[in-house]
Amino acid sequence: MIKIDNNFDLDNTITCGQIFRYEIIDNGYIVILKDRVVSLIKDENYILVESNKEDNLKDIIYDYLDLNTDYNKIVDDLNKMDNKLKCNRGLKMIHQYPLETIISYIISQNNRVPSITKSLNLISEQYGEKVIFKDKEYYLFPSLEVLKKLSIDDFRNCKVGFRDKYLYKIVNSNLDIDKIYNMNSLEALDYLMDFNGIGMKVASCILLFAYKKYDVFPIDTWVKKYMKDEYNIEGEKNIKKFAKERYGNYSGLAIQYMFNSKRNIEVK
DNA sequence: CGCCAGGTGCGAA
DNA sequence: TTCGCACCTGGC
Repeated sequence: MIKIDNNFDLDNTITCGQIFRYEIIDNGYIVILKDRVVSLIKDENYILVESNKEDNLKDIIYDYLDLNTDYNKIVDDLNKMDNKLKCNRGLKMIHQYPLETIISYIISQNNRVPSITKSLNLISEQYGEKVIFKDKEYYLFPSLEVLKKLSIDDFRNCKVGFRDKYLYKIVNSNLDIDKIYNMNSLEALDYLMDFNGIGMKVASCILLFAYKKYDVFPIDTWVKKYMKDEYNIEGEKNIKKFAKERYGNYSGLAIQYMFNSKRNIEVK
């Protein structure tokens, strides 16, 4: 077990829509990383972190929760560029396992969150490694090698619907997950969008949530509403232009703060 | 029942 | 290049 500082917004970070597979427990969450299951429990001054696999846990959780990045500096910079922007300083961009992220967001197209989570759990339960943690069963997301053995029908049986063929194709393609780290954002967008089932929205989510490309961003209804209400800007092209010009390399983060503030206000 | 959801690929103009 | 439509599934 390790302790990490409780100086960020764990609740929003976990629940704001970046990840699909997490469990709410007393005072915290269970999250599933590439190779282990981790509990994050709020104490008075700390967050207690436990896992079925404790080796290197601190480095791994710091990377996962992006705790090494100085968000205060980024937010200060963003506020200088735009004093209207409402930033939640405690919101972290989770650094997710790329393969699960790619599969997750392909499934997410024209789909609902509970249904996406269900499909990801079905894939994991049937083909991923079982982990016992605190007397409960969890399933890691299967590796690319394992996924290559699935047929289109195997995917269909995980309730992914018409996306079955997209998943089958990309898993059996020459997809190079690590190569994407070395690409700039435009190259990476092009690379990802060459795969069937990945368009602009899905590619943007993958790059922001798995590859820490803070200058790309998905535009959804919440962001559109924020831009309309605050700046009277409409249309994806105009939003993109505005964000790029105003926020530069941090436009992805800026958009995420917009999404988060709008969504949190409206939901309450 | 019909409608639609954190989109995308496809064919038609 | 842009536009409209179909698409699995599940919940209302």
